[in-house]
Amino acid sequence: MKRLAGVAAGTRPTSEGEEPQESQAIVGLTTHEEVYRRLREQILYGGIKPGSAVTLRGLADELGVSPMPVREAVRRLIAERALLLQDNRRVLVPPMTRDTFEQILFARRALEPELAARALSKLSKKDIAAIEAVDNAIDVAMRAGDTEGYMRSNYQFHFSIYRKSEADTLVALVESIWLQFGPFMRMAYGRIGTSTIEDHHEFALAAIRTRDAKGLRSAIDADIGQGMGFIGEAVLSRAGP
Amino acid sequence: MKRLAGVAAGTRPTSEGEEPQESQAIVGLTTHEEVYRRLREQILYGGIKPGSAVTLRGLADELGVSPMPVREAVRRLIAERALLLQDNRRVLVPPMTRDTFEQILFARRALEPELAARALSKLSKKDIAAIEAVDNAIDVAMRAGDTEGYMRSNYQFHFSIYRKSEADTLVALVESIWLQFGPFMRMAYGRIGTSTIEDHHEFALAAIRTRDAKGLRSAIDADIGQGMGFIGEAVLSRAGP
DNA sequence: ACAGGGCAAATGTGATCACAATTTCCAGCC
DNA sequence: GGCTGGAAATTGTGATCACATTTGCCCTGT
Repeated sequence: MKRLAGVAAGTRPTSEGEEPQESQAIVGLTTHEEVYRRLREQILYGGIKPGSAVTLRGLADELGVSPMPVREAVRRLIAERALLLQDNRRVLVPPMTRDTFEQILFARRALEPELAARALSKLSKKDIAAIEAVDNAIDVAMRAGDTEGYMRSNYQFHFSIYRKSEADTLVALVESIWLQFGPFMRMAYGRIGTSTIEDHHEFALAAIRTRDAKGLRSAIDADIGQGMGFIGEAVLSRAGP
Repeated sequence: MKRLAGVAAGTRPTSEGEEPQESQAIVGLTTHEEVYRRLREQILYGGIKPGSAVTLRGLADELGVSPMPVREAVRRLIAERALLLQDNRRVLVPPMTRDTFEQILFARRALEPELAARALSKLSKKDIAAIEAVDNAIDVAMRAGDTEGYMRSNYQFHFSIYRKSEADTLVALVESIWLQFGPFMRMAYGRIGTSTIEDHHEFALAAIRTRDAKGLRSAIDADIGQGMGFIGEAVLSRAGP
């Protein structure tokens, strides 16, 4: 088995003679790892709407694999709170509540500025150039109204900094948090559009260039506060649960 | 199948006629959930040493279930970073490094005092009495040198407060963190003994009784700093990785 | 026309089998 | 005696089957 090359390719029964292709799937990777990464991106960039259910067999058919690796990938995402297993044993993307949103905001402010500050001394000139390139990609996507492109680049901007901190335990916590508000963020941008987003990343970049830890901390904090305030207002403002 | 009642009962082939017992296993719970909880406790209270490997079939035989629910439970614990899947596909309890330890300490101080403060207004008289009872159990276990009993009660002390905050997203983050230093904590106490532990919980209880949020925050922070400093020194001081 | 009952499809869970990669162990050689 | 080679056992991974529960839908009855 192990198709998984194309995106979806429709829903066909199961077996056909097409194993040796595997186009450009990363070799040496287990199937459930590939499924995990694909699902993770779907969630992180808002490919699946909050509240919508996913089924093991449905995903398996869609990706052209057996239900088994999907089970493992889904189980993993449930543990990371990117998916929710409710009592009826149905798996869905957890809907956002005002309480959860507020907790996510708190956790982000408690952890992400610290990660940025820890990364500061380890960012090389080349790293900084790469981050600047990502920031440009953000601008392009924002102006083009490309919501998914914006979210991808925004994620890359933050985590290409955070990862340099070499604090993988803390980074893992933050990644779990991002997974939890990804679908929600997408909803907000889908509702309002990306054109009104203010780009706070310039302040962060300026602080990085001058190796100003305190400035970087407040830039990241401001970015979180402003961005989260924006999407929180956009979606939770009226009749939010 | 689904034995899992007794603790281990040795390693026998597989099939025998003993299904309808199930002594006092919680009904209505899936097998992998039971396996998960059992493994989780093993890790949280230091039943498994850091660096030691676990195998799916080994655990399955030990618990009297098929490898399948064990796979799901282990996959879940890997996602929570309570277990580590290394490149050789071997699963083990992650060994502690000085860097990881420091990150855990930071995350605890960033999140746990906040959780305690949030819980403060929601703690009823009955809740407080229960917490005091747990604190007494801590004293008893400490004096008796009962390491596992101490760890169980200590966990219960902290989380019976945190859970009252009703901030389940943050509590989940903290639970994941505790899972990561459980085995390590056990090693430290096994090496030093529990008799030298200073009980900082009295300050926390006093702050709770007087509804002093600021005082509770610093009591929790002091408890974390002192306890973690203690076990960090005990194990990482010399030749730590 | 609408509510309730019951049948069929779908779904998560667990067990078992097959397989490739890894580890373990022991014989054989320098 | 210590090291190397390969065979055997062990282990994680994936596929397939079986089953109980749940969901969805159609049909019937008033």
